[in-house]
Parts: sequence; C-alpha cells; structure tokens
Amino acid sequence: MSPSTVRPAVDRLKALAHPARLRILALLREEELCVCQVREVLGMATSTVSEHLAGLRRADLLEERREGRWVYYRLKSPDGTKAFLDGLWSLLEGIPQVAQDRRACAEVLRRPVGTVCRPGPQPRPERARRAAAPR
Amino acid sequence: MSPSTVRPAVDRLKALAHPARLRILALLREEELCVCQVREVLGMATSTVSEHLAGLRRADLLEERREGRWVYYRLKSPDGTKAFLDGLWSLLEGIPQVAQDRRACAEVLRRPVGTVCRPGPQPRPERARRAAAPR
DNA sequence: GGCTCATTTCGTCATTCTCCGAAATATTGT
DNA sequence: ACAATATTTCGGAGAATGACGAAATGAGCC
Repeated sequence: MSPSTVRPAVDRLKALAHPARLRILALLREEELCVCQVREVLGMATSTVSEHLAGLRRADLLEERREGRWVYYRLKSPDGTKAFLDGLWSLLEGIPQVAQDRRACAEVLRRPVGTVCRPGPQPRPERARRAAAPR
Repeated sequence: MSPSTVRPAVDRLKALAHPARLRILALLREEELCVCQVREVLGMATSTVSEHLAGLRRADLLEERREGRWVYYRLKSPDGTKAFLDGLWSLLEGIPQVAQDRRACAEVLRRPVGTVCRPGPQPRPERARRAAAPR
C-alpha cells in the first residue's frame, strides 16, 4: 500500500497531462521524429523538448532509436495500454492545436534537407516514415 | 493559441493523474458515494477528499447531488469522453489497489446504518445504488 | 586528437500541487 | 435561534513540476 499500486497507471497519466507532451504524442502517432524536428514544431528550447520526450519515455509510452547524431522517438504501446491509447486518440480528435501541429510538422518534413537540423555534412535525417494510420 | 486548445484534454488528464483521484474514479464507477464514505475508504482528511472530488468535478468527470447534509458524487461521461473512459477502465483492470478499495467500499456500505457518517438523527444515507456495469 | 552539432543532464528559479487543520457554509432537528 | 453534522473554503508549509541556459555527453568527420 505504501508505494501504491496505482503508481504505474498514474505515472502514465501524469506523463500525458501536459500540453507539450500531449502534442508530442499526437505528433508521434503519425511518424517518428527526432528531437530537433519536434522542437521546430513546438517552438520550445531543445532541452525542454528533450526532457518532455524523456518523460514520455520513462512512462514507457515512447521508444528511442539512435541514428548518427540524431535520436528518433516513436510511439510504443506497452502491454495493457492499447485500449487506453485508442481512447486517448478519440480524446484528441478535433482539437485544433493538434491539427495545426500536424500541418506544421508536414511543413518541417517538407523542408529542403538540412534546414531543420543544421546542414550537417553527413547522414542527414533524410526520412521519417509513416508509422501509423492517420486516423 | 495562447490559452492552448489542448487545455481541456490536459485538464481532464491532470484530474486523473493522481493516486487518490484515480482511486476515487474507480470507486465511483461502481456506485455513487458521499464524501464521508469516500473518506472512509481512502483514509484521508475529509477536506482533502472534498478537494479531490471538486477537482474531478471541475474536470467535468463527476456530478454531484445533494441529499440532506450529504453530497453524493457520481460518474459523468461528458461528450467525447466515452471512448476515453472505456480505455481508462482497461488501464485500471487488475490493479490490486483498485480491487482492494472495492472490497473496502463494500465493507463500508455494509456497515450498520449510521456508523459511517455519524449516527445523525435524521435522513441517514440509507442507500447507494448501483450506477454502472462492474465490468 | 580536435571540431561540429544533436542531445542529455545539471542548476536554478518560479509556479503549481497536495495535504491538513481551522474556519466558514449548509442542512436538519429541537 | 441553537445545536449537531457534512461539506466546502481558506491559509500555509512542504513537495513536485516546468522552463531555460550552461555545461556535459555522444557520434561522426577531418
């Protein structure tokens, strides 16, 4: 009773209960993204974005994948959360900010290679594949 | 963009992202309860319980009903949250604390009338009807 | 090694949350 | 009106959270 067995569920909910993190999750529902791409869409300091991503990851809602200098995050549906996440998507349906972020993200992904993450001389993030059905 | 359109969804999630409030919601899924009954199960100060209930109510997840000196709270599913709440229930499935609270609550409801809320001379809370399907 | 850049971690400050007892409010009964 | 009881609101102390720049870390390239 001390560490309270509701903790895992609460931690997951806490991870979602923040505007930035909720927007991030909505973005990652569409495609995997690296930190600087997310920063571009949200318009917050890189360290802040990184911390939010870490929070979602700690809650086991995201997983990361390193590619060169970039770290890509993508959605993860741990056991027992599938139905919950489906419910969450319905909660996000029709939220203007979410739709707007989606457009901003598409814009970012359309930018000439090297203008998001600085024009690094090397393995530019050339892609970010679709990962889930848009709706 | 200033007040952020994700606010309503975030507020709802924030309301849930707390052990006490999550436990309360799980309890109220079964039946409506008055403040002192909830206090009995959670074992926190009355004022604390009242504040948590108020929080869930502000998030539009509960509605209240006054009966004599007692205020009964019950679950409410505002538009667009039905699917989300269904997902939430699945998240609560199998959490020991939730099951334990359920038992403790049954115990409280079984107590001889007047031993939970003090033996008031009058319209004792004689009932607390089933309000939703257990699972 | 040294340079560059993406990301994470750290230090700090401001804000918000959470809890509880005390005081205020509401309702009923005498 | 007064007493009794359930609930809400208030005040404040302590903890947790969130934002950002600065410093540290990691990867690739010369």
